[in-house]
Amino acid sequence: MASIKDVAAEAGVSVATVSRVLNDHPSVSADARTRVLAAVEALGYRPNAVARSLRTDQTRTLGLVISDVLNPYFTELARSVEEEARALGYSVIIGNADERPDLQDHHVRTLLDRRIDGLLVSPTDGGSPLMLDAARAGTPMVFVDRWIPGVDVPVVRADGRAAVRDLVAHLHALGHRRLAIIAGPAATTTGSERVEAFREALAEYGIPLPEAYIGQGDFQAESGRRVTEGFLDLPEPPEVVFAADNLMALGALDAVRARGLRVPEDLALAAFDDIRWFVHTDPPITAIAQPTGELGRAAVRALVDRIEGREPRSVTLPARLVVRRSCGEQPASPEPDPVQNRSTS
Amino acid sequence: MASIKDVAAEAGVSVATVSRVLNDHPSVSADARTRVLAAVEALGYRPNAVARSLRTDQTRTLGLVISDVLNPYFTELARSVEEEARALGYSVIIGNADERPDLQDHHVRTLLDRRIDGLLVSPTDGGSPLMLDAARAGTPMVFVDRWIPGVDVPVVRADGRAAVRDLVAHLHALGHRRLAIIAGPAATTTGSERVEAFREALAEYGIPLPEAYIGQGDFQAESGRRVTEGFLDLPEPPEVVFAADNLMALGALDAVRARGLRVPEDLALAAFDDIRWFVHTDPPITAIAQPTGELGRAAVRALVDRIEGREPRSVTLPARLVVRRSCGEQPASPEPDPVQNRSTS
DNA sequence: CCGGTTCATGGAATCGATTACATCGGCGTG
DNA sequence: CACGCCGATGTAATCGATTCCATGAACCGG
Repeated sequence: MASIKDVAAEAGVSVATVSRVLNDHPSVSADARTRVLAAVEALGYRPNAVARSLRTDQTRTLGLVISDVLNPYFTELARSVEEEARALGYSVIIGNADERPDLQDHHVRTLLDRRIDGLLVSPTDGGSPLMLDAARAGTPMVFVDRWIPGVDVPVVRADGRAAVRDLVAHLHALGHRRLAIIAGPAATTTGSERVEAFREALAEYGIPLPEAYIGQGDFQAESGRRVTEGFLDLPEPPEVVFAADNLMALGALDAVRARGLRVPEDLALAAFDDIRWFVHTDPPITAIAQPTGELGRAAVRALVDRIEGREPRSVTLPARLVVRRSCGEQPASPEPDPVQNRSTS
Repeated sequence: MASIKDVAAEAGVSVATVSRVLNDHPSVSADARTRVLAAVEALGYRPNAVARSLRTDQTRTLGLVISDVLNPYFTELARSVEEEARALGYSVIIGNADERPDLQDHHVRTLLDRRIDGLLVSPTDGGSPLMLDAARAGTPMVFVDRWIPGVDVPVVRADGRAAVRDLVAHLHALGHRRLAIIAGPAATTTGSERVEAFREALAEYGIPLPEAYIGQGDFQAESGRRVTEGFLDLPEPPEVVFAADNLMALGALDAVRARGLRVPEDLALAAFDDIRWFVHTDPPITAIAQPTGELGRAAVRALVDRIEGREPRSVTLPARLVVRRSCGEQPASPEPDPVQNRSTS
């Protein structure tokens, strides 16, 4: 592969001049510029990003560590992150933690070794020493969706409290009184927060949330299925199950189906995180929708602010309830247009 | 951030010795080794991958350019690719082309600039000069799922011919005679191949495939919707629509629903690419399942073979038909266990 | 006891860029 | 006309690793 030296030789100038042309430094003669450009063209030269990064100590790359690529929520997040980063002149390297702290650490480590300019994380757990050290050592970092308490890192997330309240109101209006939740891992903020929001909303209606109605999941489908089966085996099974993410809702659906039961007649179902398929499931699933794209973009902006020396800000956006039929009632009007628009920056 | 020099100073040895310890070169005294390791520990030193790559001319990184991250098929592919690569000691950088040739080029270019060791591509189009040049210039490269004819690059893909034949047999047995297809872009192999396989299978039953029954999609949901509406507006609409990927099937579902029609009574539906949600849609969707994980792993192995100087081989794996209810018949026995196992290497 | 291995180690070149500093010619101004 | 400044260019240092080569010590066998 041709290097800057080859270009310099071909153009009959020094490497310094070539570099100046490439980084359009002002003092280069028009003549030199044309010759260099011609040589670049002739040799098909492309600057070596590795060498450049070593010298300039910046990679113009952001690392994104997400909890699970198979979860459509994170996939959409990743897409918007990459889009905004690209607009700002950065690349993104994605690491998939698969909800496993050890894998998360693996990716954080390799990303750090590559000297990425900043890190976007949706932590799988309470925070490994590695990540904490990196944050303390001053690696530009922003948490998105989930975060780790007690660390001085900006957080970009959605607040589901109001939407959960709306959901509980909806369920209560439908006559449901025995409400259960499939929680995420307690080590994640979204794991515990959603349970808390649910409990508080129930309290407003004087409805208790017994231990037996709090199932411990891990944000993966299989756990949703297992927990739901446990619920169904209870002497007094719940009337409604609220899954803390869409994958566990899928697992719940699997469990219900395996028993030959029906949603919502035998068990109502709602989920945190809305995805397109929820419109077409049997029945369509009531869900709490996050402004995912906005979150991704805001997170990138915050991180780039931090990297480029500006003051980054935490951002909290509201989530909203999308009522469908999985809890028992036909919504008043059909959804306007189920095909979401995809921006194509 | 501490560099190898700092470690050398701390340990009272030269950088050469530090490097030897780190790459466990045989001739280092036990004493020097302990002192270096202690210094590494004390300083929290991590080798700079950028510098190492510059010197060794290898990044131990693979590039993966996929057509669309929002498509669960590619997401699963990406996951298995990363998994296998990690097992072989490589990292993966994913580029999402969003089915846009310009974006695909953008990612290929940045990956090449980063001097990745090899490239895995599922081309969005017939092949840009950039990609063709890279292949000719000797960049280790493997096509996965889709490929570009006439280029000497190994291909790892699934052959859907037999499964499409099974599908047509199934549809024919159900009495359907007017069969339409929503094709992918003709520039992609999967776009044209699936139509060809469908046409050939139909021919075996003496069923024609009129132009009007070939809708031109682009593998995105919106196109599936548009094409399906066109089909429904035909004087003689088809009885079955076969979508060449899962996203266009989603769009088709949207279109059917918007008209207040029902699947399969008013229009039967089948899709290429099976996804977990198809079990729970209304109705469950008949689909052709690819061995996605196996494809990803085989692709990585082929690419790494090429990188490490061994002879890479093209691989073709069979796809299989999964019958559900969307074409009209209740399958004989329910699916055994809808929760797929996820390997957790 | 001596010549030749072998082993441990350090010095320095190198990868491909960027950039500080030096140099040189030309031009404007007093 | 001379001085100083500015614009264009080149030389060389530098980033953080790896690795070739030289050096010196220790050790072995004859």
